[in-house]
Amino acid sequence: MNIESAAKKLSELGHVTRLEIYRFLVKAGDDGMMVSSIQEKLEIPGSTLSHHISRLVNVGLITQTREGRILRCHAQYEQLDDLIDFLTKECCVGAS
Amino acid sequence: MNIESAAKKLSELGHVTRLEIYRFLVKAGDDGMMVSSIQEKLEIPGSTLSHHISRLVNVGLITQTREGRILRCHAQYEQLDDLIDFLTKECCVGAS
DNA sequence: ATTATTATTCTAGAATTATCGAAATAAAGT
DNA sequence: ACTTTATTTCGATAATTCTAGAATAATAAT
Repeated sequence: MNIESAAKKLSELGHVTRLEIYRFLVKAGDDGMMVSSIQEKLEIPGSTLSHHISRLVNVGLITQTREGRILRCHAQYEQLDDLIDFLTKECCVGAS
Repeated sequence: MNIESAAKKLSELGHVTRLEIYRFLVKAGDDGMMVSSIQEKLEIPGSTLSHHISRLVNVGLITQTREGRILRCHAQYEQLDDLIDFLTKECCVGAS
C-alpha cells in the first residue's frame, strides 16, 4: 500500500458517520448489511447515507452486491489489514 | 476509545503530509525527531508543517518535548494500538 | 403500464480544512 | 540589550467536504 492510498482510506474512516457504517459492517461479517438496515440504525437522510457509503466504496474499504431491489454492503477486511500493516511496519527501525 | 475519538485520530492520519510526519516518527523510535529534521525531509513551509504537527498533537497521536530551542516530536504508540483495537474488535460477532 | 420500494445522483448552501507569507514568541549566544 | 535560530500563531484565500431536499434510476409486484 502506498502512502496516498493509505491516507485516502484513513481519511474516509475519519468521519463519525462513515466509521459507524464501517464498524457495523465489520461486526456483520461476510453477509454484510442492507443499505436500508444501516439507515434504520443511523437515522439519517438517504442521500447523506448514500454519499458516505459511496466514499467508502470508492477507496475499496467496502463493496456492494445487488440482490434485486436491495443493495448489500460488505467490509473488505483485507483492505483494513493492509492499512494496519502500513501504519505499524518499520516501527523504530531508526531508533538509536 | 469511543467512536468520536477514533474518527478524529483517523481523520488526522488521513492526510498525506500528516501521515508522512507520523510515519517518520514511528520509524524514529522513542528519540523521535526534531521539527527541523522533519521540515528538511518534507520541504514545506514552516507554518504549514506547524499546522499539521499541531493537529497530530491535538488528538494525542504525537507529543512534543522541548530541548532548549529545539522541539522534538514523538509518536504515541499506545494511541495507535488503541485505534487499531477499536477498528478490529468485535469482527464478525453478528455473522450468521 | 402503473405503482411501490430501494437507493443513487444532482445541486447548492454551510462549514471545515489546507496553504503559506508575515508577524510573533521562545531560548541561547554575543 | 541585540542577534540568531527554531518554531508557532495570525490572517487571508483557495479548495474540499458535509448535509439534505429534489429528481432520477433500477427492480419487482399488481
